[in-house]
Amino acid sequence: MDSPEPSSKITATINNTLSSDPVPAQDSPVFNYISNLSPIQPVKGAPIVQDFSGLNSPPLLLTSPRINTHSRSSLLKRSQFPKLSTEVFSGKNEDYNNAITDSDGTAVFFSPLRSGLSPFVQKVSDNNISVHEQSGTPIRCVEFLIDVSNSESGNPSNSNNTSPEVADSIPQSPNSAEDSKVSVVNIVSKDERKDEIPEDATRVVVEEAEEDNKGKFPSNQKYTGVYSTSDPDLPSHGFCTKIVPGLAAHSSLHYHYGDQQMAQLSTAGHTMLDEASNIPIKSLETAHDCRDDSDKIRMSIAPDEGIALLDSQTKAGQHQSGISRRCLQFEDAQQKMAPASSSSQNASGIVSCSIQPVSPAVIEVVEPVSSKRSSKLTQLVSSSVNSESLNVKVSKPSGIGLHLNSIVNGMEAGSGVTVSVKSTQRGNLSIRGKKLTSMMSCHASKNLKNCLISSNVVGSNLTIGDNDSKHESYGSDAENVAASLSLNNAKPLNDTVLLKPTEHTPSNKRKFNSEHIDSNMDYNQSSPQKKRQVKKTSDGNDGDGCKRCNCKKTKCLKLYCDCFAAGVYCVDSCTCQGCFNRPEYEDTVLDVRQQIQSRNPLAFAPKIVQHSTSSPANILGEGGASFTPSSARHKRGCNCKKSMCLKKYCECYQANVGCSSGCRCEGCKNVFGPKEECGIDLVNKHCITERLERSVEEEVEMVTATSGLLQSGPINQCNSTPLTPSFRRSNVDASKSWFTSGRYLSSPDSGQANTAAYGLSPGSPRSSNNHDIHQETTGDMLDLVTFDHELNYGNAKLANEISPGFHVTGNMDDILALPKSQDWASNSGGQLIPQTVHFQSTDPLSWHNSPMTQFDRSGMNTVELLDSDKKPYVMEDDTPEILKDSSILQIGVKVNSPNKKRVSPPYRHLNEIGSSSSGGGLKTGRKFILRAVPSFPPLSPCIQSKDVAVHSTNNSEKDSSSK
DNA sequence: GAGTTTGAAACT
DNA sequence: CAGTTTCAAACTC
Repeated sequence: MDSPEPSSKITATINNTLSSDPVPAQDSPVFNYISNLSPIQPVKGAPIVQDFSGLNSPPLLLTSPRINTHSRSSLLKRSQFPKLSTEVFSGKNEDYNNAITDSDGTAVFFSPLRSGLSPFVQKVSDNNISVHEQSGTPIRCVEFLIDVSNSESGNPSNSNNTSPEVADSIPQSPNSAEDSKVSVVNIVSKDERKDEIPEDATRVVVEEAEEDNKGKFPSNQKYTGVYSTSDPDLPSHGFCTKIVPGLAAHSSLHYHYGDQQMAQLSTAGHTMLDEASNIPIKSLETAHDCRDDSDKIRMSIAPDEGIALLDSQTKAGQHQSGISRRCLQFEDAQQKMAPASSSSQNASGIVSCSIQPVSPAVIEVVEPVSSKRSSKLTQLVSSSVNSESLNVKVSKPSGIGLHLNSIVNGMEAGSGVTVSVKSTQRGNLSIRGKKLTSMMSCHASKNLKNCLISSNVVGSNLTIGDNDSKHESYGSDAENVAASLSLNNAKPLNDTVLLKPTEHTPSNKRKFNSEHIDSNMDYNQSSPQKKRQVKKTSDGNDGDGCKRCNCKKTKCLKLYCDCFAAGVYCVDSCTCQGCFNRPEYEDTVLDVRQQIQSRNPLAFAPKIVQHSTSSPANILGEGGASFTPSSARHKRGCNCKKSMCLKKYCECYQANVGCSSGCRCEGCKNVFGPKEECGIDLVNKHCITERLERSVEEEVEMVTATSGLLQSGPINQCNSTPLTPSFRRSNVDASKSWFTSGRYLSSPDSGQANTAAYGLSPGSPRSSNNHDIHQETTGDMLDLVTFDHELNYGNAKLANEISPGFHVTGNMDDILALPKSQDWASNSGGQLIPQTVHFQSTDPLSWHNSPMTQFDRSGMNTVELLDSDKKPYVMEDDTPEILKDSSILQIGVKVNSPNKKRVSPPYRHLNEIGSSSSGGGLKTGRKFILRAVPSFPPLSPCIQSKDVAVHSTNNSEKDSSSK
């Protein structure tokens, strides 16, 4: 419908509807109409809502018809939002409310942006998981899904409480301005009117609207960023409406497409409620007109499961978990996304990627709700991961959880994308997604496997976002963080009370810490006793995969704190004392974070970067844990002197990645890949010493195998060379396993690089055939994926697997569309473009090629790869990320220098090899990246991932070129 | 669970 | 940028 109606009117109407019992809503003609249209029965929907609050699927349906009223929704959004949100997150409601209230009236605690984001995130988390997988465009979908889920879950339970509130809120949000996205939201709101569900939906919508209102993002852009890219293109209205009738539920899968996806998701949620969810996918598809290629990809992912299920599940468990740890990065990604989205479709695609990262954030948000969630999430994640979905996400997410900052952060994959992948798993997917997201959100870095990926994912997400909207994203870093924080705040996880040092401005680190912390110490302090209660499971991770910190003096506002360093809020399970790393102190956290970033833009960037070459093979480990970092490398490298890189003191080892030339370790015996001196030399020289490497690799393999990390792929590959992750991946066997498994185990290593390649072409991994396609078509996709992968190694894998297979074929076309994205990228910001370009050409190629080479192994390629990997990694990872702009070489040098090896040669070598694509592509890519990075720290993670991707691409390109 | 070791982060 | 200190995790007992 139209925006024509004043928001107030709409809100009023909504309120009325909402205020009235949900039932009435059903009674409403609209509802009837919808019910008629959709197979889903409204009543069922409610019951179905397993999630938290009863979802009012029916409402959703109803809403769908209303979809048109985008503007309305927007208006409603804010006012409703708060209330709704609160309701939605039953546990978190209070927090949420706060946040909301803030946003509405004024962001007391949270910055508007944040608040906006947070809500958004929440939404995502709820629904969403699936969305992430989809990545870019998926984002929208995610949100919608979330909304739906929320509505679903929330409606039943919440509806009761909230319905009235909602009504109130709705009216409040008079802001009309909205984009198509808004329309989507509106749809949700409509649903609300009809049913309780609307609440959730409304919340989401409201949140979005709020965000929009806040104006950071142009309404459209924002949405695009958040939800899906193409708001403009796809006016949510048409989209949504279609979906509604169609019974999005089923189709959730399909909906990855930007806005459409959103709608679908929402619908899915409804369907969930309805249970029946017999709705044919077609309906969804029809609904989607959407367009973005990226969307298609998503769709591939989505298709599998009924999103609805996911939503419900995820909502319940995931919300909590997710909330707790919101990822700053994620937020960033979101922000970035939004801007990006605004850009062209391509951008949207990219955006989607960025969005995905967001999802992770969402997850975090969810987590806060209760420690349970974390445990649940972790379990879920583990399970899901094991199965694959997780892996996929990881891969994606990265970054998919933001790439690198996990960035793969990422994320999208990490977040959204991954989720969607899980969804593919069906049924449980939603949950998984949440978990994944949560995982990602949680200390990605630490949990190399999961977390790292996630972190990477985040980064990736960010990167994506960066790509899309470099500028925006940059700016957003802090914002993102803030947003993430806000989200968290919104859902005050644990701390309910908080002193909120209102102004602890972190400006003065210690001061801040001491002051605020001191005061707060008591407050927050989780009893020290807890410390090891929760104790990180094996790795210090809680079940979630998120680590729990035990900070005593730093108030969790320094990088000493794993949580803080990971861009996540501390959770109840943390045994930290005087913790300020809580949503309540969002401002402080952000400030501190900014400060730290000002000093070191890469401070929050994912520490581990995947090698471009990294092959998915490494990823293997269905167990989830396994992803081999073979391709991955620690950006900075370690400085171990006594541990020989054989203990967790070593960050490289801890991350399950091999040491690189960038490492300054002494007596490195890193099982995952010693910093071989040879490695570097080899690269440069093509070292003869391959023997050493091999031996090392063998050792590594042995170790890995014994250790259980095993990455089937890796081992084989390992033989080729310890360092080269690519090998692992490359190993056909590995690749096979990888593909066959469907999940990628995606070794983290390969995952990253691979992910990129793989990620994009989820299918690629499996079907070599697709490679070409991927290359060509999916340039953008790839980029996105790659990012995601980086972010979410594991996730990415999953996503890839899921989506890839699915996506690839169907989506390929879409992917093809990606080229646009390239343009877009170019337009938007150098980063994206270069990356995309590289990816496109390289990734696919690299995959195939690299693997081949791996097999060949002996081949120069292998050596090169190794070299490239190492150096590239280093280079990329390190400086590169952002800083290194143009001069990749520099990075390489830097890296090399530390390690001893001749960095420069390797670089060249790489470049040459890459041909160097690298020459042109890589360099360019990096240059772009660098630019972006410099501009904003947040991006760095993304950049890293990108860099990685680029490297891989370069290599691949080289290969291709050579071919 | 306490104490030690370790290496990163922070500071100078 | 290097050196030192601080910190929290990892590890050992």
